[in-house]
Amino acid sequence: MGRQSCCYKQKLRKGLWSPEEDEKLLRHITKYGHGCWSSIPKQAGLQRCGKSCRLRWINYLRPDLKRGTFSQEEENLIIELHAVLGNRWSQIAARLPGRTDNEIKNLWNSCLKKKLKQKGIDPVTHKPLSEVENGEGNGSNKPSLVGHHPIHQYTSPPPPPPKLSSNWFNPEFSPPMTASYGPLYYGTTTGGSANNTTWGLVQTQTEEEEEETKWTELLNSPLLMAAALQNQTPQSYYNIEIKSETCYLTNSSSSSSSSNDMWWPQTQQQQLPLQHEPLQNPDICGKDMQTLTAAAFGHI
DNA sequence: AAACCATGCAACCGCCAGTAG
DNA sequence: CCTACTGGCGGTTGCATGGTT
Repeated sequence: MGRQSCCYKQKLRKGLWSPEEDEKLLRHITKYGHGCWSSIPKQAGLQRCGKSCRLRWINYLRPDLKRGTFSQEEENLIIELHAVLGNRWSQIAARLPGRTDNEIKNLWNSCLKKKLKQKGIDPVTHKPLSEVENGEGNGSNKPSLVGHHPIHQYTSPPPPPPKLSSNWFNPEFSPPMTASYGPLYYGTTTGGSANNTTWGLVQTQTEEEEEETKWTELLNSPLLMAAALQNQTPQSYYNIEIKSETCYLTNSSSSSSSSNDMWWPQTQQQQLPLQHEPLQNPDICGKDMQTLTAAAFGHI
C-alpha cells in the first residue's frame, strides 16, 4: 500500500512557487512566525502543504540566505566537511552561514564531485582514486554508515602538499582556510587529547554513538573556521553567530508559536554583517525575492 | 536558426524520529 | 503501549537556461 503525498491528499498545488505565493508566505511568516508548518498554508491562504511551505521558506525565502555562487573557501570547506560528515547536508549547511542543505547538496552533486574526480580523488571516500581502486578488495574502504572519514588525509601532520593539496582546486590558495583547519581537525580536540590521533580515533572508532558525540563536540565549536570563511575577524563572526537553519527556526518556534515577533529583528541584526559583505558573485538576478525579503524586513 | 546537450536549481518524494493524545 | 501527526532529512526528479554543434 503506497503512501500518498500530503499534497495529493488535499489536492494542493505543486511545482514552482509563484511570486504571489512567495509574498503570501513571506508576509505571513514575517508577521506571525511559523508556529506549526502544517497550519501555515491555511492561515496564509496558500494551496500548499506545510512541508512545501517549510521547504520554500528554508531554501528560498529566509532572509539570512546568502545566495550567489559559492566561494572557493566555501567549496573547500564543504569538501572538508563532507570528508568528516559524509552526506549529512544539513550538518554541513549548519557550518556554512547563509547556505542551505539543498544548495550544498546540489553543488556537491553537480560540481564538487566532478572536481574531485578530476583531481583523482574519490568523492565518496576522499581518498585518491588509485588507492580506492587498489584497496577495494580488502574491505579497508568499506563505506560506513556516515560516509568515510579519511581525516588522516587532511590532518596528518600539518597539512602539507601530498594528497591534501590535491584537494585544493586552486593550488595557490592557502589562507585563510588553512588556518581554519586548526579548529576543525585539531584545535577543538586538543582539550581532550593533544596528539594528532584525535581524528584518527574518529576514523577507527567502532562505537558509532561515541563517534557521533565526538563529531558533535568537534564540529560545534569551530567558529574560527567560519570566521575565516567569511574573511572576518572572529569577533565579527560572533556577531553573526553561527546558527544552523535548524537552530534558527527552532528558536522561532520555541520562543512562541504565534506571537514571536521578537525573533525576526534579532535575527536580522545578526545577519547584518553578512548583508554588508560585498557579494563576489552577485548573481542574485532573477531572484527578486531577496529584494522582496529585504523590503519586508524593512517594515518590521 | 534550430536541434541537441549539459548544467544548475527548485521542488518533490519517501523515510525516519520525536511526540502528543 | 499504540497510533497518528509533524518536522526534518537525504535522495531524486524535472524543468529552465545556456552553450555547443
